[in-house]
Amino acid sequence: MTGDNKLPARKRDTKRATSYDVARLAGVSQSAVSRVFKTGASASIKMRERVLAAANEIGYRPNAIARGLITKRSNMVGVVISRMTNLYYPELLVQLTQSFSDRGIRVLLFTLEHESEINVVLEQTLQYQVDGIVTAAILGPAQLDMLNAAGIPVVLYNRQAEHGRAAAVCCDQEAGEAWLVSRLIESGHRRFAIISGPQDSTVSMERTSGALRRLSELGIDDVTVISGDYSYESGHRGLLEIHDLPGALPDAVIAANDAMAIGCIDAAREALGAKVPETLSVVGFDGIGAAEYAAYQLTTVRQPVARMTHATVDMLLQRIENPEIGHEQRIFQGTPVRGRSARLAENGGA
Amino acid sequence: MTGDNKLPARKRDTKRATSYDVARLAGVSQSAVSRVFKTGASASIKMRERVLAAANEIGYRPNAIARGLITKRSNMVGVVISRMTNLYYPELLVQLTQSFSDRGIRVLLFTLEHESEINVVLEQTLQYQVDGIVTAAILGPAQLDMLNAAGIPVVLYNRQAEHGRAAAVCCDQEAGEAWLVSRLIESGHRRFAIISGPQDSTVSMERTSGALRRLSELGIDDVTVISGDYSYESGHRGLLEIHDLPGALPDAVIAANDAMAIGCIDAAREALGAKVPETLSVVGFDGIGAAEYAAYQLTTVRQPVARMTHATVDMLLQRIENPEIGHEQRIFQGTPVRGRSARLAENGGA
DNA sequence: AAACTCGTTGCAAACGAATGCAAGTCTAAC
DNA sequence: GTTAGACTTGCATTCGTTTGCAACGAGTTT
Repeated sequence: MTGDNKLPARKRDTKRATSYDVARLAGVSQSAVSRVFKTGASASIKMRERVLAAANEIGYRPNAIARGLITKRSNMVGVVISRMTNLYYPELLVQLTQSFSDRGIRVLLFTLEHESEINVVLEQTLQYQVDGIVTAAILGPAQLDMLNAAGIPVVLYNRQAEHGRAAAVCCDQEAGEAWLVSRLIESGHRRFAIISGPQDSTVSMERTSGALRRLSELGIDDVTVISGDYSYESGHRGLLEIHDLPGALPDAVIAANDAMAIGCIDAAREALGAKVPETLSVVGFDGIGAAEYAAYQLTTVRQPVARMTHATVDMLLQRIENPEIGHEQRIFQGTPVRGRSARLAENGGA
Repeated sequence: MTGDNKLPARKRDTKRATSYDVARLAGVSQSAVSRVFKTGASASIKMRERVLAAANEIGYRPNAIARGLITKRSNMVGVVISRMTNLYYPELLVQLTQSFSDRGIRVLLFTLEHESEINVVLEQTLQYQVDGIVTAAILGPAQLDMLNAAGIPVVLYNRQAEHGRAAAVCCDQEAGEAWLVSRLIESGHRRFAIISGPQDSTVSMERTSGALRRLSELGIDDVTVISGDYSYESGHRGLLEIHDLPGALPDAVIAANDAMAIGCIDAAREALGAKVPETLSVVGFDGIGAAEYAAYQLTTVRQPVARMTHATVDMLLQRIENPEIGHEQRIFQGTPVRGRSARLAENGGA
């Protein structure tokens, strides 16, 4: 009944050298060693040399865990991404990590298989005393309250919190879709279909509603919307579904992300024998690597990942420094990519 | 001169609740609280209830950092990935994290922009007292010695250490290439070109030499080898380079990974107007998502990422438990994917 | 009723580093 | 030669846990 599944604490065979060991060897006090390893602390040249020599001799490395215990700063941040998101932005994670690393901060990574795991994951994050959290997963008000109560700064990536209850860095999904729709309309497209992302993705909702709004503004209200799940396959399947509907095939398909747009193009060419962009225009969103492949040359809106990650890091670090700071939202405009998967008029704007 | 660039230790505004706070509220000793939060420790039902109630009331969470200090187990592992690698295996990272997470282990992520950063990164990893390290970056003997001296178990992912000096999980690159070459030869291909990966990639070396060896065994020794860098663009460029060489275009191009193979196919179709696979066969390696896109349907060898990550996690955890364990190497066979980017005979083996 | 379990609980000493304070050293200025 | 001042250094405490040890109490056995 008391079966303990946790690993027992086990004495390391090779004992790690501590600051005391170094101190003894160098004939100085432990505090001296500590100061030598702390940038900007007062220590004489002679002292520094002796300590460093001793440290080097026995392979001493300051224990960041012990340091964190007393300084109350772990210099770690939690990064939470849902599995799905990650597949579309491997770039994001790498850049984020790099960027934090440059600022002397380590990244503790958490992935969500299902959005429901968020509570467990946040709990774990807090146990590890992270200084802050970046999340590209959905956070409800309950979770935000909990983090606020715990005094942990958070920055949402491409998620907005209701009523500005958290700092956030986003790409302007609606504006991006508006650009795409405007170009398509001015180039003569009239029959539209949309393949949305998963129901619970706020990004997908913003993209879809952004596209619908602009279409409506330009006089088009009768739009087929079917739903996908951000995957290549679902884009492929999506177009076939649209094809099976009564009525003519649309002029243009707006996919909620690039992966689906690519699936859509392949379906058009291989399964339906349609020509892209001659008979069907397809647009995506994100600007992933594959969007530039010669076979696709997707018309899309590229998220400025580099600028967004920098903003995220800056914002989080700022909030760690000064927790009182207000909840800022930074919204970035995507970069329009004309590509060749949509039949666009030469004079196309922006 | 003493400009301190490190952030000062700053008192958290909201003090975190400690086990003492809980103890006081519940009217028990601090050790009792500790025991309640430790699975398998002796504590009566009554005690447990009171403590949990108190803990819940003030939002207490055990401090994993403090725990790690005394147990000498941080329950964190370091995962080191070079930027490049990561772009081709976003899947790897996600699965690895998930897998560790299921075992109650957290992942501290490090990315390498340049291979030269490895020393700094390892140093940091050690400071954070990780229980073990998984690396998909190149580790020299010096680094391995250092880790051994520090008593930190390591598992190399798709890297082999000379003389079996470290545990490793690999995909059998040579066998994979041998399969590809055998199929190509038996299907009548005779003029081969290889686009290799970066010079310093051991994986690329193994793939290239594996292909060359098998070609040689089958009587073909005159093979053009040009080098790429694993990117789509370099595959594209690679084929154009091959095209510019004197002599006839090859029958078959063997790219050291899928991304380059895809670039190669696009170059063949768009730039050279060649037909794949009718006039040119192209094969890759890895089995990335894009390889399955209808436009490519790459003939390739898929790495069994799921099995490899599981093996990696198992092996590392085992070594953490028992550091004395010998250096095991687990080599996985890739899954042949016939695809349609190569002209293969119907009866093709395996 | 005494002796002997056994499961529960508290006490206090770790773990490895940071840091306020006071004592010490050295230089420079008077 | 004395003293103020700046700079170094050591002492001892602190961070929030875990855990060996001993004490305690409630049953059980004889």
